[in-house]
Amino acid sequence: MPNSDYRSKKVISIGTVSELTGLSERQIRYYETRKLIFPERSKTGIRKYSFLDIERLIEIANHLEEGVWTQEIRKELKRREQLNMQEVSSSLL
Amino acid sequence: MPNSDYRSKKVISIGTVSELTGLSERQIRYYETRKLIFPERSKTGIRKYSFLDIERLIEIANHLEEGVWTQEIRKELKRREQLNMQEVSSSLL
DNA sequence: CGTGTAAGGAATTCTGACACG
DNA sequence: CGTGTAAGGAATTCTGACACG
Repeated sequence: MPNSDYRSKKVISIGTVSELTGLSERQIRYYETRKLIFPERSKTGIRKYSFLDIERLIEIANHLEEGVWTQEIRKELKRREQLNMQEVSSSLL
Repeated sequence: MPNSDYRSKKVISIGTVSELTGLSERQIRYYETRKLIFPERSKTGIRKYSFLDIERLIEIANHLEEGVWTQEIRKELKRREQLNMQEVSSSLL
């Protein structure tokens, strides 16, 4: 029953994401060009985000406030994902 | 930690709900006038739905296909909510 | 580098109504 | 009763660019 996929289902448009995160649409779009966030697109090109994306955006905003560059944030997020991959594969053993 | 509120957070607009449920926007709006579903509104009047609303819409659609009237569906949904209320209050004792 | 803004166009959503039945 | 549709307007989103620094 794929039911708790709600967290990662991309269904929220950018205006709502802006409200939920407190970030401007400009910022949210920019972080995409910096490869920090990966929304889906509707057939007509409208960006769709998940709750997970929103959590991630809030983290990104926190890092930026501390003066961390998007480039560094990207590296850290990548590192973290690799750790998650390891956990998953080891839990499968 | 209000984290699993994702299911009931109203953030999805009607076009996406239509895709996810297979219902037409016309149908979704109509069920609102029949008091079967209660979206929130953005300041500018745009309807916002939750994943829970989507689950509910699918149920409604199933009932309608079976020939049940919206009036009956409304009664049943109300009954069910009252049962839930009872569970909640008794679990608090 | 990260973000604001004005610009013009395309896609989305809204309401009230006519239609069928 | 439940749903489709055309109508006109309002709100949303998109991209590329200029600006500051």
